[in-house]
Amino acid sequence: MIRMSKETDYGIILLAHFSQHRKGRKHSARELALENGLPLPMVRKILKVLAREGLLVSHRGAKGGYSLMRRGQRISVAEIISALEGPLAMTECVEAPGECRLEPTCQLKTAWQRINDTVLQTLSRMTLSDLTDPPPESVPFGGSDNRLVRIQ
Amino acid sequence: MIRMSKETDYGIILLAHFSQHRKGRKHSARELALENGLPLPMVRKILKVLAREGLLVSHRGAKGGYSLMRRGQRISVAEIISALEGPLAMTECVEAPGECRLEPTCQLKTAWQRINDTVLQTLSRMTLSDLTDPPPESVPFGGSDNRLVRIQ
DNA sequence: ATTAAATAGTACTAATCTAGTACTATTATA
DNA sequence: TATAATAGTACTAGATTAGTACTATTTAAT
Repeated sequence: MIRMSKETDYGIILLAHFSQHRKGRKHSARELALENGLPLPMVRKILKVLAREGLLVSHRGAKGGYSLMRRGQRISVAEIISALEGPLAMTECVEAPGECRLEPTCQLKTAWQRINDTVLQTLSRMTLSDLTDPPPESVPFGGSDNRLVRIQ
Repeated sequence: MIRMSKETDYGIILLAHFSQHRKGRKHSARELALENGLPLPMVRKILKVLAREGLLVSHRGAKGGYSLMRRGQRISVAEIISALEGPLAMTECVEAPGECRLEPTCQLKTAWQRINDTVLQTLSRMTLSDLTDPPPESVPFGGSDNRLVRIQ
């Protein structure tokens, strides 16, 4: 169904939580799990990944926790997804050209590349802040910059 | 990784095969498996679904097979995906509003709805024919209709 | 120093989903 | 009547996902 995994789903919820507070503020795994109604071990696991991938800064020890590495406006949904699930690649040929057994006969590689790029572009234009402060109906993702974009 | 399932992947390959031949032409499961290098039982399974979902017409009996219900220009990638995997819904709240345990606290529902709509729009604009006759670089999906579209 | 509260790293398990197969029934052609 | 095809359904093995558990390390407070 092209469904987000729980890990990514929770990860986005967690980052949105950070984004709604002062940028430098630290949040512990326990606090985040509690306030968002998520299972603590999962929250722990996800925060570790997000820190390793450079979206969060970790602060060890008592009174420790995690804080956002960058502001919400500067973190895209695409980045979050790829931090938690690896690069967005709807088919094998997009991720690892040449490895799919079907490449010799399949004629869809170019098309998949384009579909993938379009989806990726969409998700790259959306930032964490867009998620929690949804722009008014008529304004496209990408915040204040109201340009028309060409789909391709 | 937001990867297509094999079933969908193969399904699109199969439909593209149909689309590259005369519209009314029948193809049997065996022929399709052979020519596209796909496992026969999978091809059988997929064709049944596509027929049930109204994308293919089945012709039973000897010399039977399947043919396209509509021309390739009139079948979108979104339709194919939803025939094989059910409705495109990146999160639970998009597919079944009210059923996710997290809805009371989660503030991302609107955002997911918008992301989902955007992706869906993209996939809806792409037709089977676009897949096999990739439009030149500068022309967006949607075939000859070269309009700009607003992302939202 | 010691304790407590936090993250880091890793390994594990159960349940679910996916890919692929098998089999029987039905239909249509020759 | 034999053969070649789809329809329907059930099954299986393997991979993935969701969630847990445990040990080590780090830091703050007392």
